[in-house]
Amino acid sequence: MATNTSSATTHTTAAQDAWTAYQGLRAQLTGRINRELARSTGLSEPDYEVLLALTEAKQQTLRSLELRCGLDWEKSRLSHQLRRMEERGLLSRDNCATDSRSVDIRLTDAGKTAFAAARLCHEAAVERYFASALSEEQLASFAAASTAILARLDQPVHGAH
Amino acid sequence: MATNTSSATTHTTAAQDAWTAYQGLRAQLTGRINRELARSTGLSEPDYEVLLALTEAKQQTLRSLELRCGLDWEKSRLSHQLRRMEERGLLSRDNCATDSRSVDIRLTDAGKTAFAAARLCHEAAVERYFASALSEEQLASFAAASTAILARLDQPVHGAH
DNA sequence: CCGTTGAGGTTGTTACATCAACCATAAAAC
DNA sequence: GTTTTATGGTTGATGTAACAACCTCAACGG
Repeated sequence: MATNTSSATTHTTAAQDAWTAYQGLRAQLTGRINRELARSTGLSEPDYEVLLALTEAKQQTLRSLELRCGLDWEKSRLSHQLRRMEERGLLSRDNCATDSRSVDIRLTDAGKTAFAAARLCHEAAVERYFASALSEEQLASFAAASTAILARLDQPVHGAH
Repeated sequence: MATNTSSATTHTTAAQDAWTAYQGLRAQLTGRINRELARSTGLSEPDYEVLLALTEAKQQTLRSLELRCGLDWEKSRLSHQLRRMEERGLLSRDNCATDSRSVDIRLTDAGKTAFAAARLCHEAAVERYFASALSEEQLASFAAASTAILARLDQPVHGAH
């Protein structure tokens, strides 16, 4: 729907259409997937990201800093999130042996169990709502476009000084 | 690439790359634009959306319900948002004459002024971080892909039954 | 009328994200 | 070896998003 017949202004219709479509996507897609995940498994998207990173780590354990860099989160955000997840028994926080400022984050058995179920649910939802809606060509160009935007974002400021 | 249909393991490449790229985009792009908007104008993205809708409305006035449908927000979210914006003087809430359950939302002069500045800032940011990173073809295919996903989302339950 | 049903909005609660201030420890300067 | 300085993490405050419960009023059906 929203086939946008409103080309009243002559400039940048393609850019505006793309932005509008993207805004719609952002508002709808992630919400849908996360709602399914939460309802089925009781895990939020941040929960899922943390558990995924820990699952793929050696011994299911990471320093807080490694987790932070991998997720690209602010440290206070991670700290709050880890506290909540520890309270729910999904992971444990122990003092690090080699650097007493640091903390080792370890997946608990409950965390492993919860994530195993969540992974199935999440991947099915991504397949259903995202991947299956696009052809192979669309997937490739979508990825290319996203990557191009991200590359530009990471670019240092091109301006003066 | 991705012409391989060997098994469940290989159909992941294109789809996973696209999903990963999209996740990165979602995490970075909107945050960047909104941070610029907030720093320059003191308006958040939800503020901006509300003001945009009101600006384009007749008499700069909308019923709460119209706003809600246009933005596709939950009613409690809109209610909280409107209360905060009213406290800041960006809009006013008055009882509706024809239906006393309803509320008329009207843009104030301060709201008009704030939005005029914000619009420039926002459009510049979208151009800089989004549109200028993509070619015309990329813009078109990006929009098409987003629209395809959205269409699938709005679909009732697909297929069987 | 009267009771029921449903729509439009508000409020409270919880979870999350961001910011600033802070604490403890490690690393560097001297 | 003591003083800085920087780093890793925590805490508290504030604003926001999602959900559920609720209140008011409109629309009907007797």
